[in-house]
Order: sequence, then structure tokens, then C-alpha cells
Amino acid sequence: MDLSELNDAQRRAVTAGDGPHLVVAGAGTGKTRTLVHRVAWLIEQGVPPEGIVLLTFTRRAAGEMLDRVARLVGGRARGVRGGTFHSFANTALRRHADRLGYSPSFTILDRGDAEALVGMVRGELGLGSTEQRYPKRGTLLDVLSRATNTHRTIAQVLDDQYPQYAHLEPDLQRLAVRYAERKQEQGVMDFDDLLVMLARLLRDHEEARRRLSHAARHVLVDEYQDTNRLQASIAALLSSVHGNLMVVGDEAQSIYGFRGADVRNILDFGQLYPNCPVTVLEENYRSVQPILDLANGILETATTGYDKHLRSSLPSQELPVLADVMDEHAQAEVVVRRVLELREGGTSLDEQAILARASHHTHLLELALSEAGIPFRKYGGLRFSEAAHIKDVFALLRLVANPRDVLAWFRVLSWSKGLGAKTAQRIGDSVAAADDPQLHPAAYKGRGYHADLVDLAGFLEDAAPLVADVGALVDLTIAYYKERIVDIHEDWKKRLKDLDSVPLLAERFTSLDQFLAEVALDPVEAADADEAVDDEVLTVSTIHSAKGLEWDAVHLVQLGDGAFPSAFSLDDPDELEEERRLFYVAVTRARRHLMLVWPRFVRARRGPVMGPGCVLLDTIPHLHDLLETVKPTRRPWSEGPQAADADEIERIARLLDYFD
DNA sequence: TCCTATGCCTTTCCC
DNA sequence: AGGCATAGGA
Repeated sequence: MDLSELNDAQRRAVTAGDGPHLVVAGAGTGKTRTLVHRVAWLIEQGVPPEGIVLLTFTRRAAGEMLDRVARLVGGRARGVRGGTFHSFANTALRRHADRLGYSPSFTILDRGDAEALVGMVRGELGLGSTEQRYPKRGTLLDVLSRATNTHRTIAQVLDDQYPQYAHLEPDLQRLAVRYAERKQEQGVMDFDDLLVMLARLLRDHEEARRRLSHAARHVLVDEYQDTNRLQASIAALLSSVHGNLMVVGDEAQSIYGFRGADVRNILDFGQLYPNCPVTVLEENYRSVQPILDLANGILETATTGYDKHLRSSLPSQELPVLADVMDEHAQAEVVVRRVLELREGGTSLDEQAILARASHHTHLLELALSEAGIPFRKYGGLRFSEAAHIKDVFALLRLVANPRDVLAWFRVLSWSKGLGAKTAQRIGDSVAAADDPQLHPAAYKGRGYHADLVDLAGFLEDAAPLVADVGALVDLTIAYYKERIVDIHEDWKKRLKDLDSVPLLAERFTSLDQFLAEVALDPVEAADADEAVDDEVLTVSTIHSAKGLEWDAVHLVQLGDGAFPSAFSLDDPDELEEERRLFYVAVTRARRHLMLVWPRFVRARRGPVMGPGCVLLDTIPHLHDLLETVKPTRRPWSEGPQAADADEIERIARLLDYFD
């Protein structure tokens, strides 16, 4: 293997000896390349590929890295175990589920399912029916989830995050206990359980730990700054036998605090492993210097001092552009024009991306792209597999895989007329509680929905023998569902064509459990379900989903207080810091061309129009030396403010002045 | 027990 | 704007 294309620091990390190792890698400093070479190097040194565990943040990242490893060492790379913490946990738990009181075909609950179950448990415990201002089920789940992921008690989480609900601690304790019992009874796990159970397996089950950790000769963790306490403990336990744990990350890019990620993991790694070697990668190979100057400027404004200064060997005369525009219409216009101009200049659509803080910030822009005939794929936001009709199909499949899955019963039963929430839950519960979990329609003779239950039981009977033939099972399920969709969704016509994408998704899978787990752990992006694939496509993505990726040209839209930074972060200094790091991540995705778009006038869904400020920009020292500001000529105010009040008219007038 | 109408309340990022 | 709880009639 050729190590000559690596710099000294990278080579040190790649060829490091055994033991723990921390790699601090600034944006664009060849972090991925280093990890890829490290894995390849280990294989060449004779480490069996199955002994290497590569934990990454997304499935996409894992796949990409293993492809690159394969280019260096060939087919041997296939043996490497790679994926997210959750997917690794899923695989390990299927093998050892019985030790934890679970069947190997347990079902994974996504966020929506988990909330629904919390809702059921809340009802069952009679919580919140009389009291006013009771937290919503999403909030309840959030409290439980934060407690698990950050290793804190419910009381602590309430204190820190939800002081207004501090008095509900006893309720939440009961809820937590019952919720856990319900999941166990039904053979379902939520995302957190995957991590909790894996940690429990590693801690409490001697034999399973031996099997798992003896196999893990080398553990490598990417994006370590975005791991939470639980994940860090898993990495430590997993590597405890051989002690070979290499973690790679950049504390300036920690952007998942909202999900319980803890920067302390990377900052305190040296305390956990005293004398652990540290390699710092500083040379940036990705971006031209003016882009890095801006990135450095952003870090300078951070209150947590990051001891980082990115430098590049790629000079450029082209400053990043700040498009100071009137509103979202002007934003769309300026972005479309820029995309086309760059393309004329040789930057293909594949090499361009539009990034935004929130998925909905690009709605108008997507319309404009379609109008202009620019093909794009959107990442982030609502997933294909989260659409109601797709979840319907998966509920049927889940019943085939795990007939104790009460949420799946609930969903499927509610399709029948005259069968409401109460009855659905009662039927689901009784099936789940039975020794031989099966639907017995005969018990409901005389009810209006009896015929539906007979049909459903018939379907499940026909489906049962097909578990091993995922393709045939999916076809049967879709056919069954298509007969019913007309009564379930008023707008069934536009939903119908999506159903035909499901068999395509299932194609790669030989096991139903695997298929269902995969869909839960890595929800299919709306973009990927579309069969119309142009060969040259622009990317539209949230910044979070763009983590770890890069493009020649990046167009970052919707800057402005309330949008980016998000309104929720404005009054909390810690959260504002996370917005800053997010801004930093966005900017450092760009190699050569960067445009920031700052619409001065954004109509919020409700409430006031957003003001013209943007703290992320305002606080950067010497901003105007770092950017080339353009103010496109104002387009005529064709839309006009509807029903504007006096305040709003005045604000608009001021803005208009500004632009003239 | 089910379904519909009404009014209130919140609103991000994701494995 | 849309989800969610509650009220009240069927």
C-alpha cells in the first residue's frame, strides 16, 4: 500500500501501534482518507478484517469508506464490520437477544412509533387526562430519551431542560417503567434500547461480551465529537479486551448536542486513557483559502475557544459571496441563477449543493428549481418511509415478522370502519398477551368489522409461509393494501405510485427482519425512492445531513435570526454556540465556490416577520473583507404583503429604503 | 364507543 | 398550518 500520498501526521495515525489513539482532525484535513488508510493498513498487517469494527455516524459514510478501503486492498475489505452504533447494535443483538429476554426477530420502533407507544402508556396510566398543560407524548419521550443518552436521572433532565415539568417527576418515573415493560412484552425496541441493550450485554453477560469484544481487535470511531455517553461507553467496552480504540473527531464540528451528544467525550478522551497518543491533522486539502478564512472567522466568534486555524495550500482570488437579498423569492432567483452560471463555467450539478438549516427552508427554492428544469435530490426532512401509506405497508409486514407488535396491530385495525382506538388497542393487547399470538376473528362475529378481521387473518395466514421470500411477501402485502387504500386515504391516487417503489427497496434483502430493521435504522430518503434518476443531479440538503460530505460549490440559504440561527437557540448561549458550529460545518463543505444567501425579509409561518439581523454574520470580525457582498436589484414587489398590519408595513418600507 | 367540529398551541436538526 | 385534545351528537 502506498503511503506516500499522506502527510506526516496522517501517516502517524495510519501506522500507529496498538492501544488507544485520539485523532483530532479539523474540517477537510483528510480525516476520511486517514481512517480508510488505517483500516487498509491494519488488513495488510495481517489483522483479520472481521476483527475490525468501524463505527460511523451514518450508513452512507460507512459504505463510502468501505468502498474506498476495497479500492486499496480489494475484496478483503468486505469482512470489515462497519456501520452506525445503532446498526452494529442491531446485528449484535439479533444474535444474543435471548439473553436479554427478547426474541431475535424483535421489531425496531422509529421515533413516531415510540411516541405512539408512549401515548398509549400514558393513557393506560391515566396520566394527564385531567390536568392541564400536560407535556405532549413527544416531550415525554424526549425526557426519557435524554436521560438514557446522557446517563442522567429523569429528575436531572427535568431540572436542566424542562423545569416547568419538574413536579411531574413521579409520573415520568412510572411512565418510564411501564414503557419499558410494554416494549419488552411486545418484543420491540426503540433506538435508545438498541444502545442500552448492547451496553447491558457487554457489561452483564460474560459470554456475550467475550464473543463480541474478543472479536473486536480494532475499534475505530468516526465523528467522535457527536457520540453520546452511552455510545462512548459502548466503544470503550467493546475495545476493552484488546485495548485498540482509535477515535477521530473535531470538537468544532459538534452539532448533535440536541440529541444528547457530549463534546466531553472527545475533550476528555485523554483523561480516560492517560498517555494516549494524540495526532492532530491541520492541513486542509479541501477548500480554497478564502473559504477557510471565513471558516476561521466563524470559529473566532465562538465563545468556547477552539484552538484551530485552518490553512490551505489552495490559493484563490475568489471570495465567498454574500447575497444580500430582499426575500425568499429573490433568494430562489439568485440561487437558481448562480447554479446555472457555475454549471456553464464547468461545475456540474453533481458538484453543487444547496444547504439549509431546516428542511422546510428550501420549499420555495425547490419549486424554483423545478421551474428552471434543474434536477435535484433532497436529503433530510420527511423520509419516504415515513409517509403514512408506506408506514401502513410496513405495519402489515411487521405483523408478519412479529405478531406481538401492538403498534402495528393498532395501525392496521384502525382501517376498519366502526373500529376505533379503544377497540384496536384491546384487540392488539389481547393478541400480544396470548401464548400463541394470533388474530381470532370469530370472537368478533356480528360486529361491522368482522369481515375485515377475517380478511386480515386470511392475509396473515397466506403471508406466514413467505417470511423467507421477502420479494413474494412484499408483493402479496402490496396487493392486499392496494385493495384497501381507497378507504384509508382520501388522496390515495397520488400515494398509489409510491407503493410500487417498495418491492425495489426490498430486492436486496433475503430476510424480513433484516429488511424491516434496515428501513427503521436508515429511513429511505424521498430522493432515493424516485425511479427517475437523472445522471446529473443537484443536492438539496439540511446541513446535518450534509455532515462529512463536500462539493465544489455550496449555496447556503436562509441566513437570518430565527431561521439560521434557529429561533429556539436565540436566547440560549449554548445552543447559539451549536448554531455557530453548524455554520462552520456548512461553510467547510465547499471546495471552491461558496455563496451565503441572506434574505432580509422572511415571513414566518405565524407571528412577526423576521428582522434583518443575523448574529452568525454580524459577530464575525472584518466580515466585509472576507466576503464579496452582492445586492441583486430588487425584483418588483409582485406578491405584495397580504393583510399587512401597520408595523409590518413600516418594516417593509424600511427594507425597501435599504434596497434602493 | 365512534366520529366530527372546534379551538388551542407549537413550530429544528436525526440514529 | 396543522396536529392534538376535548366536547358533544350519533
